[in-house]
Amino acid sequence: MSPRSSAPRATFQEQVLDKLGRDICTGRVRPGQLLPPEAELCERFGFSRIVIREAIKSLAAKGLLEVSRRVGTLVLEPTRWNLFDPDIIGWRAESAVIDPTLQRDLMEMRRIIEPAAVRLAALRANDEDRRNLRSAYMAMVRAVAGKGDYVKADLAFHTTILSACGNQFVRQMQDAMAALLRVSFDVITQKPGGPAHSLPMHEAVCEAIEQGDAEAAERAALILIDGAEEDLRELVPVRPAETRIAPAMPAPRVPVEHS
Amino acid sequence: MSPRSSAPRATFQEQVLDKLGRDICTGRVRPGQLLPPEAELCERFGFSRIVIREAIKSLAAKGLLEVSRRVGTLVLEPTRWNLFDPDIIGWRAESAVIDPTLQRDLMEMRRIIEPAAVRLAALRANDEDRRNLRSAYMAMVRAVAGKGDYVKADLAFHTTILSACGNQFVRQMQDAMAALLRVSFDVITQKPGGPAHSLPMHEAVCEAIEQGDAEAAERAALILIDGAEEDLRELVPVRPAETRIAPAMPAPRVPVEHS
DNA sequence: GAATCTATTCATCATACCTATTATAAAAAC
DNA sequence: GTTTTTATAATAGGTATGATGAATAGATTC
Repeated sequence: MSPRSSAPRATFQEQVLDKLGRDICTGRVRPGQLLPPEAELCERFGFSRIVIREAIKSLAAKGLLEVSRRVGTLVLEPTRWNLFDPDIIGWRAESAVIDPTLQRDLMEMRRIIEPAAVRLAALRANDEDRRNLRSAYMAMVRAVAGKGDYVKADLAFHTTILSACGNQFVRQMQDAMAALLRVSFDVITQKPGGPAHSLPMHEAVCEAIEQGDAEAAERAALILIDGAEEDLRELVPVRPAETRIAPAMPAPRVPVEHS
Repeated sequence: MSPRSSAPRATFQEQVLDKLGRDICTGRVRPGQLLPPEAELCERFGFSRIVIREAIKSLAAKGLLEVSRRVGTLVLEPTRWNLFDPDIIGWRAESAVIDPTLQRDLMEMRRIIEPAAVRLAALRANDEDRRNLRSAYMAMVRAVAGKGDYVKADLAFHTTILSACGNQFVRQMQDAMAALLRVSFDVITQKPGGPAHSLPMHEAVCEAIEQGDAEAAERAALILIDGAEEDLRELVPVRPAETRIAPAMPAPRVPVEHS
């Protein structure tokens, strides 16, 4: 069942954390700006100082903020953010469809990581991994034909590969990617015949891993990505992307309105 | 004596953060264990609740801990850690020389990321990037011949490539790697003739980027890595690595001694 | 086995006071 | 007169305490 069905009220800290994190990651408050002083934030949010402080501590730990005495709380540039932090990824996911630079960086990363992950999986998968992978694939087939959740099956497929690849860093990078790409996945899934179209390539990956053929696995993964990107291009018109991340500039104190 | 002996005293929170973070990342307290309750930590560290709480908040934000009411503060498995967090990397760096799994995962990641980064740099570098790269290379040459800090020059070389590659994720991954690999770098640097040996390959990378030849750049980067790993193998005997990260098990409450 | 109670532990609040940092002004040096 | 140095004050975060609220694992009861 859904993680928060009966709305187990989030703590105040979590509310503030989420609001501020989202504001920063979506660009509503920009790098180089100072957040209002604690006292003012307390007033605006209507919570005590502890709540504000601990929320800010969390954001600072994720690299979004830097607090210094007498100066205040500075919003850092995206370069300093922990881009692989699950929360940050969640906050950015919304704007991921819009931000062309993020889009491009994501796709590039995918082409780097995913084939490598599949390659490692082919080298390392044990018997259990192979069985799991095959059954995940069969679930995808069923989803396409009769009934069943395709997205869920697809997710299981990739999760299995990740656990088989056995590299902690690869795993984390791909986790992050998957979360950011989920929006795109949803788009593709809704394309009529989209899932059916990518099925044979999934099988190619599956077989290559089963046979421990690293090269073939890597090739298959690349083809899979090609297909996905093509599908995406058909559905979402792509705007030209800037080459660099926009730099941050001034540092005036700036309001943080909250609902 | 004076309270400020030119050592900019870290805040209490930072001290606690560092102690606990290090304890977790080096395995002195293990995943699945519970930290002592706030009250007890206050007593042990000799600080007030606020200090302990905010330090724990930071650690939780980095994925090291999960705190829940009535149950306490749980140390999470490495899978949940933000492996690319600069602090976590710093804490792990010590054990990086010892932990064979971490060693292996690092090397694998390097082979995946670094050639890709160099490749992107070759495609995207602008004139300024190329000039910077060349001068960084020349600094390395000077360091090998006459005098100069080789490590510093080498760092500048790689930093330039990173800023030229223009991908936020690649940048962050490689930042993390570099920090973890620094220990190894230091080892290699001390090998007589080590730096001189790797110089021609650095030049190959430099030239390929200057000419915008992505394929050549990627090849050169791979050769560079081969060389580095070989140097490393000569100096540090490698123990066989386990294939998987050791799983976490029980959950008793466990002491955290502090100095 | 389900409902209830209870002790534990974190979450929050309010109110202080301490301390590092910066800006400003005053004093000293040139 | 201009520059450098030094004192001072104002700001905003850092820390300490004590009290209360809220969630829940686990024992108790029915």
